[in-house]
Amino acid sequence: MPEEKSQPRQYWLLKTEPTTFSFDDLWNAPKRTSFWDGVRNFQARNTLRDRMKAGDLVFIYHSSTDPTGIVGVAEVVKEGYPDHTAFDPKDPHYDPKSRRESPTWYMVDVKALRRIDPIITLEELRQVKGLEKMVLLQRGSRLSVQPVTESEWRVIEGLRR
DNA sequence: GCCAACGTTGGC
DNA sequence: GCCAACGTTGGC
Repeated sequence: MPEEKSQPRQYWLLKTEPTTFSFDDLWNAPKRTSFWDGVRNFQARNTLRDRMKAGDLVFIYHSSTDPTGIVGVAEVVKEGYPDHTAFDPKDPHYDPKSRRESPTWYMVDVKALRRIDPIITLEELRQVKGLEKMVLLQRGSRLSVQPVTESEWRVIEGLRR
């Protein structure tokens, strides 16, 4: 068997509205693992499908709540595969243009690793040196699946040590 | 609830 | 291929 090529661990941030699916929901899921469905943006789709790899680490971010912020850390445990909720007419994320034989939308599985307590609010993040270029903090940024650089990851983790 | 910013759609 | 109209996101 050819040996698997290991690449450096990458870092990401996933946004979710906690009224829809919260970090606690992930924490309470079987094996603390769930698929991350419902992403309907092409740039985010490309990241889910092509770039996120098993073992990558993920910040979970709660949006549209008070306060918004990073609430936990998770790990990618299954790489991109078709988002079946797009095939289901009863699902709120149903997309008739996505066919089983050529899916438009993809998802990954993530596993909750630990809570961040207290949460790191958006307001706090805006004040931290070294995060000025973070995608989350850019004006008008609304990507729900976004990259985090290694240095940004270290800076943010350092806030709760 | 408001609305700025952004992504997508579709007429031309 | 342009771009106006529309729908959505998400902080405030």
